[in-house]
Amino acid sequence: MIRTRFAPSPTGPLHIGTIRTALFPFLFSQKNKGDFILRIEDTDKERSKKEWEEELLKGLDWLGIKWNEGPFRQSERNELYKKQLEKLIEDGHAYYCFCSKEEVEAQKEHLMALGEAPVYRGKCRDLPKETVNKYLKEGKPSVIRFRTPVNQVVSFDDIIRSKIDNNTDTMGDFVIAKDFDNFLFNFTCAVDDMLMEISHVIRGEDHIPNTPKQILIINALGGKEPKYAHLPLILGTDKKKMSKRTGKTSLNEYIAEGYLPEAVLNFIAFLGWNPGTPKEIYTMEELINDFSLEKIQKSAAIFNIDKLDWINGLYIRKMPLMELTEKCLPYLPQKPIEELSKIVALYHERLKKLSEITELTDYFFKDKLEYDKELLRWKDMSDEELKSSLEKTYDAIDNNEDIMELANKEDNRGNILWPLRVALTGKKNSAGPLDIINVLGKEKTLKRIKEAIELIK
RNA sequence: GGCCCCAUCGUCUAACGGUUAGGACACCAGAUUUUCAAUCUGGUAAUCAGGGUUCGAUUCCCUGUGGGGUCACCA
Repeated sequence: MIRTRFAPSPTGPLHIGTIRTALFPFLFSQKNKGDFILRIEDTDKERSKKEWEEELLKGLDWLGIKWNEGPFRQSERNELYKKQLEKLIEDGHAYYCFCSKEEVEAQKEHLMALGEAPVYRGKCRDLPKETVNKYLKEGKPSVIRFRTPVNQVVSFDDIIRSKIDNNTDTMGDFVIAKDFDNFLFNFTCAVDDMLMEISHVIRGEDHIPNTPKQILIINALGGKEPKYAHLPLILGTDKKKMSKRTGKTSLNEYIAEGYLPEAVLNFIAFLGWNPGTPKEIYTMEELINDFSLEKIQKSAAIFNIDKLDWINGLYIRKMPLMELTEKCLPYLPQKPIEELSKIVALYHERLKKLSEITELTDYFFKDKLEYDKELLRWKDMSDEELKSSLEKTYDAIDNNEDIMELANKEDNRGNILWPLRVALTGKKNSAGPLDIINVLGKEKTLKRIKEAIELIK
């Protein structure tokens, strides 16, 4: 039975990279008709916030990533961890450490200076039982460390990267709990993966150094270790871990800008994975169908917003007009949807992100347009020619004549169409003037042409 | 610094050890347009370096270089 999990910690906005570490195990579990478990890793009481958890859940829902077990919260599982920790201490796999933070810190710096691995070299590792009990009775501050075996190689077969070896001497005796109410990541994660019988741990590459530690814990507890697959990282354009400096990092920002869930999903899936065929526009269903861990890339991928924009535009163009209009509602003034859909239709093919609709169509909702007179001029028209062009257009529209016919009489249709378009929109770029007139209505059209003529004088 | 991971066009990537190293985005040019998009056609552009192994390396091995990750009483 395939059982995967997504184990985020609710300590900040939902990161775009985090989404992929949710998506891949999800796809893998669905492909194999397995379970997908959501586990909230909120053992850090200081940093974990309910609001971040809510954002997380909302984000997954927006993307269509569904779990069938959970959400489990580690903060609600203390009893389970307590039991396992007691077992470790009893079996001698963990011990109390009474060293002060300063002491440990100083030792690490010293080792660093020597060019050695800066790890804890258990001073308290072999404290006699009586001493431990005495210190505990005195209430001397302590933490609980894992007794890492000395000079042993821990290896695991990463599904994406093949065999990875680690010497235990590079890990030292790491802390697994502050006390019996406060457990630390490597411990809770290992215990839960074991207890929840996770078959495949699929997570970011940044966890590779944690994996041997967690394997050690699972082994000490007598559990069966899962298979591991470490995903390549998503980098910013500066080839560093994505940060705010090089672009938007949180999903909410992308939602706000008007990216569609289908597009984000499609794009994220193809960062570090591909089906091995030229097809690259995929629905969730198709992704599930074609997904395989073997096709995952080893190297990190740079987040390329241009491609996202292209995919998003593609999905917008494929979308029925009414659906698109509804999605655009937050970016437009409150008007009847029938009216708005006519406006949106003009930009259906030009839109890359929903938020762009605001600026693109603002001239429909203004009483008076503000623009530079020079914008009206087509090529090297004189003021006279420009004025005459607009006046001819005005009369034609007033008499319900065909504008295209009028424009065709010119040696260059731009003589008529360009000034008209600018008069109606006040913009350098826009949809076609004839289409705009249809939506704008005769009265407003004439008013705007008149205003343009006055601008020339 | 120690340990670990990685390396094909600018970017995402394809290529049983044998291909004119393919595709997509971006970019450039042309067609179409009044403009901008959209669309269609074409183009520029890559195997990090040096050694091996081999009849033949993008592909396998080693070294170097470069990039990244990680070394918390965070996750």
